[in-house]
Amino acid sequence: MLDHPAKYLTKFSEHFDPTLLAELEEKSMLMEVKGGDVILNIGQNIRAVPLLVDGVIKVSRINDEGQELLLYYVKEGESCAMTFNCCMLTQTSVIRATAEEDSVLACIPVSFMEEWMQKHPSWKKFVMTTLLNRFTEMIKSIDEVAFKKMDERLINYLKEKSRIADSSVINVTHQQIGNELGTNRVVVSRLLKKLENENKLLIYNKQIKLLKDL
DNA sequence: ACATTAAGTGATT
DNA sequence: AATCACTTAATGT
Repeated sequence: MLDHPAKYLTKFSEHFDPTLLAELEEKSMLMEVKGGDVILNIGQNIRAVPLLVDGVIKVSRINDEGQELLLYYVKEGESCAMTFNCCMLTQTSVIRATAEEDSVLACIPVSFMEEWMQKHPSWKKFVMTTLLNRFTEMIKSIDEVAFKKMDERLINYLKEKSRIADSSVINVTHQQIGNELGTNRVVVSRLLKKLENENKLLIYNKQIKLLKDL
């Protein structure tokens, strides 16, 4: 936890009116996490709503065998839809949130949720918008898994990864990609090789560079 | 130099 | 698309 600097919720200023923004800054606690840290695990209870001030959080589902499936990323200026559910209905999480890179979260105690939903229209709107956006993304995920083949899913994965890393160079192993897409490494290696032959990307060790015409 | 981890490949289901 | 078995390449100690 850190002391409050002057103003760190600037990424959220378009969502909230000034009164609420000030209250948010006053009531929240800053939390820093390192890349790879698990912030929230399946089955865990949630005591605070996190607003992502800086960084990227990966949200994924894990099955009984511990296999992972990437659902979506949360970027700065956003929040996690799951926590809203959990907080308001006091449920436990059904997803895992992992820090994709070093990140900073502003944590708001759940006790303010009810009150703000009534008192601050901009808070309510933010919550509803977040839920809607996630719902939409979730449908997209389902489409991917149900209707698309691995090669398409891989391409989308690479693009998304590149977008959130804000770079055409992605640092991942084939194994990691396999884990996140719920497939095995050999399949990933072969598909990547195919894409490399089509001049869509370059493969390095633990690193992939996307080329323009992917 | 050796052990470990990452990536490439043919064959089989 | 998954699994196996094996090879080769890269990286760490």
